[in-house]
Amino acid sequence: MFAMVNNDATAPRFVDDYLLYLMARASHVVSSEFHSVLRRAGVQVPVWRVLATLSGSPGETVSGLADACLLQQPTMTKLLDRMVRDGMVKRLPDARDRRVVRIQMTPRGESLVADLLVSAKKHEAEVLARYPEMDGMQLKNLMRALIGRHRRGKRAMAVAAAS
Amino acid sequence: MFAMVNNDATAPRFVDDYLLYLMARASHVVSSEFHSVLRRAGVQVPVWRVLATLSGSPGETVSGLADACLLQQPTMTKLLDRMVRDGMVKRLPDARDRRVVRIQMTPRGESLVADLLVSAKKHEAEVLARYPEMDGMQLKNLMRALIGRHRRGKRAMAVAAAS
DNA sequence: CATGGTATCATCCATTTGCATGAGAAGAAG
DNA sequence: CTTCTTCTCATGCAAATGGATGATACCATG
Repeated sequence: MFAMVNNDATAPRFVDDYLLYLMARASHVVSSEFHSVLRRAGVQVPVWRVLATLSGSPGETVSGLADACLLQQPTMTKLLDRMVRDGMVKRLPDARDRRVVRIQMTPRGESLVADLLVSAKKHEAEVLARYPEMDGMQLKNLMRALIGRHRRGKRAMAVAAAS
Repeated sequence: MFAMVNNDATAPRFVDDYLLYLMARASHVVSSEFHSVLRRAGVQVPVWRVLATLSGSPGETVSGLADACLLQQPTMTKLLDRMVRDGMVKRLPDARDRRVVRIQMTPRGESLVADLLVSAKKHEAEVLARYPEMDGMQLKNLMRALIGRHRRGKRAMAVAAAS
């Protein structure tokens, strides 16, 4: 009789009608299902993300991986340190630009990601099967639209700060 | 001529067609716009989440906040330590159950969140305005459906849990 | 009113993360 | 060639995070 203040449909909490929260929660909820699969396999989420990214585009750069995995560049450098240590990937120099480091999976990384990709696809199919009324491709295209049409610039962001 | 292997539309990377990745990226991209607003205001993302949650349902418990903010309970305890230290919230004992700790905003927390809520609503409107072809409420309902119809995992869920 | 099971929050330790910065390399302009 | 700017990755340190565990408190049974 205390915790259920403002908990009925007529006066929902702000967050329950806030797009950013709903997106974060939806992503969290759906992802955590697969994350428990990863956990059982002894693979950390960021490691999975790196391997999954590399499996589609080998020879990524450190910054490229950081961007793809939604991490900062220094975080990715340190994550790659661990993955190199664990024999998942290796660093290779770029032929044309000596600043650049290219990341390649080792056979160990390849075989690990091969198994995980199977699990991931299976899980994705299960998730989509829960929503027979909505088209999976349509849902993905919606997400792609949200991703694509965002305001440019990682840093400079003057969200209605002016005036 | 090296990085653009498998980069055409016919053979997209796995992750570019993987629902969980698209959702995580969409959430990340949209949220990071507002996160830079928070950054300029000197407010950490988890702090904002706690305040936003409390603004709609005061007297939340520690575990309740952890669940709402997508964090572990020990992480929330420590976050609340900092917020108490900074004068944003205070801990109150529950009258009926001495195990429970209720969290309440201080006036300082209230006034901070009031400003942020204005910014958040403005930003949300801007985001939705970028997608004139899609209905905001429909988009939110879609997210709510994804949240509600997930496989039971961690704990019970309040959002759209009934039926 | 004991007892065992469960729930809530706090604490501990190792690991991970972010932010600022540093080092080296590339590119542009004079 | 020199200088200045920009870019890519690595390093260092403080802070945040997660997972296991500990301390209380509630609760159902006998």
